[in-house]
Amino acid sequence: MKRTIINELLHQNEFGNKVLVKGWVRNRRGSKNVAFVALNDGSCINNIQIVVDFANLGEEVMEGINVGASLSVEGLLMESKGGGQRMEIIAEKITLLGPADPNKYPLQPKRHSLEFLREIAHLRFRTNTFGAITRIRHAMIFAVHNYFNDRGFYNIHTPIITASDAEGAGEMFQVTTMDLKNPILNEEGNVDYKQDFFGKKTNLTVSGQLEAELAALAMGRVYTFGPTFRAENSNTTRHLAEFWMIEPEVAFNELTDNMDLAEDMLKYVTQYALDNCMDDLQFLSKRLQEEEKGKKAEERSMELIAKLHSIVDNDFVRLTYTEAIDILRNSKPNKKKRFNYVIEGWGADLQSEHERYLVEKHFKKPVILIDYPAEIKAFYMRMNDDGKTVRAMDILFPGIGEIVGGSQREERLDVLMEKMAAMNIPEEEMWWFLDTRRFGSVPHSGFGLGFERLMLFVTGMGNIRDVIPFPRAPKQAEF
RNA sequence: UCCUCUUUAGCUCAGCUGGUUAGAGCACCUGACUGUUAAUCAGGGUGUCCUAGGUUCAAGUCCUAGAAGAGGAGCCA
Repeated sequence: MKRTIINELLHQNEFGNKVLVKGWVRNRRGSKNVAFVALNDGSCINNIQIVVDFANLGEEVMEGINVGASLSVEGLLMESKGGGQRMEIIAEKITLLGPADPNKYPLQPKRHSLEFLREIAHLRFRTNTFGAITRIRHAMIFAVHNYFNDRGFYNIHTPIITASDAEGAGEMFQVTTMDLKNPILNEEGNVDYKQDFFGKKTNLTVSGQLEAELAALAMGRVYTFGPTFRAENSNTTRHLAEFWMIEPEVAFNELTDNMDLAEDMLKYVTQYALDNCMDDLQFLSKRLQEEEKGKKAEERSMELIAKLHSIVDNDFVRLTYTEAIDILRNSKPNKKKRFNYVIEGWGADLQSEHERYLVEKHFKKPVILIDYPAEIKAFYMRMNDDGKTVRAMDILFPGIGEIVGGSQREERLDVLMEKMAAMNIPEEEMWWFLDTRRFGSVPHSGFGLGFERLMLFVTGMGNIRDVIPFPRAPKQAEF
């Protein structure tokens, strides 16, 4: 007999047929004559209820059917006599596939702390919360590819191992095959990378942008969606050492086009979650409300599904860095010196308390900030005509902070080279990048979207380590 | 990396100004129950009180150092 996936079963309207399901026991209850087993196979948040009537099957079939055990169940699919579910399977044959010793199995049918579940990341897929997150994560990956594919973008696999040391996006993980105890040294006594695997010093990528630019300046519209590595000693709820980043890069796009693309894309993928993950979103929404019960009303977050709708239905606020500074300078917390970093004037880098004020207090919706001072942004961003700001673009989301960082790129060779010289970026290592500005250079733009930060927003989770199956962070690489 | 907090049963947590035998709920085991919904009811305690020092007649409780975890900051996506 062919196995039926539980999600398909739960959408059926025909009863009385014999079915076969397989899955893991989430819970069991019993009384003298009958026992109930909640079975889940990962296909959806809901369980199928298995009814074990001791008149049909001996009481001993329940032996070993504990939380966590895996079962194969044959029986009749019937409308449920109980109130909690539409249907159930009256078991005719139950096979215990793999027992789970209840004295050792760490999961119980009750709420566990997310910290505890992080310590058992190999088993946390078996919880409702991580099941929901895992299904939503898949849907979001799919939505991203769908979005770009439908709009004629090409997916580019940019290298994971890179030799360019000039990206300036953060500390890097070195890649080497050398013996760390006994590295090969050159005449000066330094490590001789000419003898290393690639013949030069290499690292894990911190961004696929530079390579994506090369592709965009021939293919038109491209995007990358790959793993990205930052060796920063960051211990926050929104940083990972290994994360997935989406980086579209589009030839002939100027900054406004870039903003339009990012906003449209974020709305599309959010709508995709609403259209395809409603059961899981509803579960996460309830979970979040439950968790925030103890908080004061004004500290609670907006209901998850309403929050997602508000993103889709409202335009993002667009304003320049200069306008933002004016708002902040005249804001109550600034005047009353409540900010840890009081805004004195133009040129200061915005701290997360300022970003949060703009997004969560002042505008109460996503904000796209553009035209930052050149000094606080990367070398490749296009200089504005004022000579002091660049066409940078950060998108700030409520509760998350910076979810997108992007810019129109500097396409003018002379301006770019001047900038690189000023920022001490070695020209000879970047010859291939500069070639694109030497031959058929055009205006172009792109951005980086942190996939896990998007996941934080869509799932309403509070810690980035809970929206990726196996988080990599300082002192965390167990699984 | 910096600041703050936390670490007690398998899990979630209580344990007062230091006081002798360390507690609760859930899980688990046994039994009861006519179909349960995190079932319910009765009984059963399963412990390196994070680690190493120290103060004290006496330390889960106080002090010092360390480890791990969390929250915030910085860095950023």
